[in-house]
Amino acid sequence: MKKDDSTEKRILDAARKVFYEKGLAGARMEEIAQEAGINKAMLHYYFRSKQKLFEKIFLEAFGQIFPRLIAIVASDISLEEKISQISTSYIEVLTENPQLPLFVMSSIQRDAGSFVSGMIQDNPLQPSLVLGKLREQIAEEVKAGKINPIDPRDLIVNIIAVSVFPFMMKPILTGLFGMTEEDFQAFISNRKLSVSDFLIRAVSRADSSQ
Amino acid sequence: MKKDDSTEKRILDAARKVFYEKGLAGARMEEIAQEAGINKAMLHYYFRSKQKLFEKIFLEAFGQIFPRLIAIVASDISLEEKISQISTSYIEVLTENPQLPLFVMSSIQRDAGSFVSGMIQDNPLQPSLVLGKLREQIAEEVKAGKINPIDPRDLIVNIIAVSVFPFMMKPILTGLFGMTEEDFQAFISNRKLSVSDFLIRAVSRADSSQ
DNA sequence: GTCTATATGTTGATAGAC
DNA sequence: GTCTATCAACATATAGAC
Repeated sequence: MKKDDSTEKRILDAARKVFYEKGLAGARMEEIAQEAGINKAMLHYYFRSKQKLFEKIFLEAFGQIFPRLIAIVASDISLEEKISQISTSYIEVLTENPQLPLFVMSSIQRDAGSFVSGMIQDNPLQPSLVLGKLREQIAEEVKAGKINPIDPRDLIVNIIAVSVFPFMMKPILTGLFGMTEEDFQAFISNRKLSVSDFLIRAVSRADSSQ
Repeated sequence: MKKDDSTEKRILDAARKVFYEKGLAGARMEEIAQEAGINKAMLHYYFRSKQKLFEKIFLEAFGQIFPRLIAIVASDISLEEKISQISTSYIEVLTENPQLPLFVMSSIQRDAGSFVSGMIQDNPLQPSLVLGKLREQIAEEVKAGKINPIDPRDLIVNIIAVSVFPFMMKPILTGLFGMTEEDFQAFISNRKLSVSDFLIRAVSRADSSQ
């Protein structure tokens, strides 16, 4: 209930929780109000409509995971460092917020597809340019005999996949492997290290002498 | 509209399409009926309730991706072959049905969490046993100097992640990288080969002489 | 700013004719 | 089996008192 916080913050916290769990269509304004410890009418007083409130939560969520990726890929560090930073960065954020990726992706497909193109266009670092730079960096390291050739899109997708997917699978993992919450935390904690190694081995040349 | 098919099949096809796209809460019986080219009342005549219709679609979807994995992991082939078979198998199924993973995972979290444990318990091949066997197989190949040590759960999660995740990202990928539908198909088609290589390099020992 | 009461629209589900 | 018409429940949103 968080009685200390302002009403607006309480609403946003409650909306985040309910929307993350049930999505736009599944969420009920009544439940959000209850979760925030206030009345249903207050939601409309502060945010006008369910749609507006949802957009606030979605944009916040999307902005939390997308610029992070672009910034690291565009940065001036080695490929190995990029791989390591992206994976550990995502795993750390999602450890605090496991529902984030499933919420963002289902929202994009179902309710917020149009917002994505807008946010990307507004981004100062254009993805296509960043991708071109990454392609060059890969070409250099291939030439130096350090790594195997790989499509930059494949590289990025694979890094994100192994970093993010376990969180999306959390309900299945806990059911399938009979994990408790502590088991899952330990599983993830271990992956912070192992995922980077896994990825770097996958891109590195097997017969490299480095 | 598929006028040739039976009404029941038309309903199931329509329900699959709408539920995959919008989930249980977002789907409308009216829209399913329209998509099937029939009346809303017919849905209830054939399936009693929205919930029952949804369960039919969900169980069908879940059964399509889960036994596939267990069967391959439990089979009597080399680790390298398992990796290759799992990834290519998933990529092929999802090429025909890209929305499947997002639908299944969001449904599990939001509407069908209880069904999963039931389906797993009914499965003749118990996941925990299969996992134990895989652990042994990994230990053997580590001992033979072929691969690096890895938690069997990590291995499975990583294989599924790089195989399945690109399909869940499809809306982002097409927006982010400006892919057309044909671009995406080509991207996926290329991954059928590259993903296996990527995974096998990741698990194989770098200084192996094989 | 916060509440209660209510208007308005939508939706899943059923009744009943054919 | 298939349709039209309708019910009952619910959810978003607003009006208006405090």
